[in-house]
Amino acid sequence: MQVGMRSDTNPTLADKLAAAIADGILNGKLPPGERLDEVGLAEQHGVSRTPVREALRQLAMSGLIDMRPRKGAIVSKATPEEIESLFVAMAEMEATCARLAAMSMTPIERRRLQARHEAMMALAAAGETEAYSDANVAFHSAIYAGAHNAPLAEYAMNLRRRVGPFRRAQFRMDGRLLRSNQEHDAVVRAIVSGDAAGAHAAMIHHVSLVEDAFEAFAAINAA
Amino acid sequence: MQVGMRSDTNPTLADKLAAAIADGILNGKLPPGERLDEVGLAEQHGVSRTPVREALRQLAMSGLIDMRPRKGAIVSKATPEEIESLFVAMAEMEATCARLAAMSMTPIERRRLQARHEAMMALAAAGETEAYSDANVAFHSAIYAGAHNAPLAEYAMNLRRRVGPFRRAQFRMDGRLLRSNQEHDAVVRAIVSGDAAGAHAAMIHHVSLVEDAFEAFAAINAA
DNA sequence: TAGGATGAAATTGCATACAATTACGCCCGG
DNA sequence: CCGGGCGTAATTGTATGCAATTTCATCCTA
Repeated sequence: MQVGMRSDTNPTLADKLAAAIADGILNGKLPPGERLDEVGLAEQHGVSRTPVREALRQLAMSGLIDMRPRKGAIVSKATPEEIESLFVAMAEMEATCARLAAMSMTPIERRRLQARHEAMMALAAAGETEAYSDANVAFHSAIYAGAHNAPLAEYAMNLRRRVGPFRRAQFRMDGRLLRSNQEHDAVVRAIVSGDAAGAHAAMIHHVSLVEDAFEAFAAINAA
Repeated sequence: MQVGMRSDTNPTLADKLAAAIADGILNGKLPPGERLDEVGLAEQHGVSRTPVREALRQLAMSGLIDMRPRKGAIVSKATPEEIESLFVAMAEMEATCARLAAMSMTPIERRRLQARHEAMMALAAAGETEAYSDANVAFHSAIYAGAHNAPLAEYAMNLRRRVGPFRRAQFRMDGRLLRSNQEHDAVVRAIVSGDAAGAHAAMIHHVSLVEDAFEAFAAINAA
């Protein structure tokens, strides 16, 4: 579910375009700083500029792109400080969701989270990076949902999308999978046992380490 | 500053329309559930439907209105449960900002927050509801800014806007001003002294009590 | 050669026109 | 009197056209 996305019984072209463009951004086909030409996108998708403009506005509000009047739109390009802020914000949002999840998840949700986590242990041990990455998104989404608070879950998911373009290849690092899984273990234990403060702390710890991985990655790339 | 709002050296019609419509919603001229007719808004503002539609999309992404394809837009109307979620989300966001502010505000920012708080004491004592309300927004905004994290500040402000239509007349209750000010005192003391956990707790307490005021207000209205 | 003025091309912003779906009143049948 | 089908009006979605600003290359000048 997406922030403010129009309910999708009959999605409009603008909605589909927004999804397609967002996909391109998250896939790296549209890297940060890339110019988003209205006529280009329109021709590329075989539509007129009107729905393209509406899609761009949607994406601008989500923070995925930047628009400046009369200057056009680009994929959001952030300074290192802004990227740092995004990671801090995401850590805080995830930690908040984890805290609420520890307080308000149902017993069934807790068991399912535990099962999900255990399944991921096998993936981590087998080094299945891709499958682990997908499962990881689902794992965090389960925690968002467990907070039982739609606005917070939407913000958390939105932030996760926004940092996406800046954290590619995070799991490529040696031992990252196993370490991630160990951190998940602390998070899951706290949530399952209803330890709100512990869940918060464990999640902040976890996401902050992901951030470290990014910093290292950025440093390597800069060299 | 608004989430994703286009930088405003030369704001577009859509941006100005979005601001105008948002203003109408926050002022109560456009109550929750009100239908937002595109041609009506266009004629009312003397523009065509195109910028109106773009403004509506912006507002939809901010959560202030709901759009359903081919069904039109309405001012967001929430169930009591959804309103509760909004208040919880706002409390969490504000508390997170307060926690970060306690950790990262500069000495100057701390002193200014203290001064702001002390000025509000006088307003509360004098029962100047309107001035206090304005100062209250500035007070909370100062804390958002003190978190030194633009994304979180934007989310917090956005949530504050979203709950606006559902918390009108909150300060009308007897003694609410003085109580609010006392709660602010706890928040300010924690932030100024760098007590992150205390700031978080005090802010959650404060915003939760505002929520209680809403609940009471809603109950009275229902009767 | 560097710098700035200039003009055309490209691009965005807005308005208008058309298409398609929905909403609503009306009539008819039961 | 009530409910369902039907047709028209109203409303939204999309395309196209025009105006205005920006951008970029070119040329002129110091």
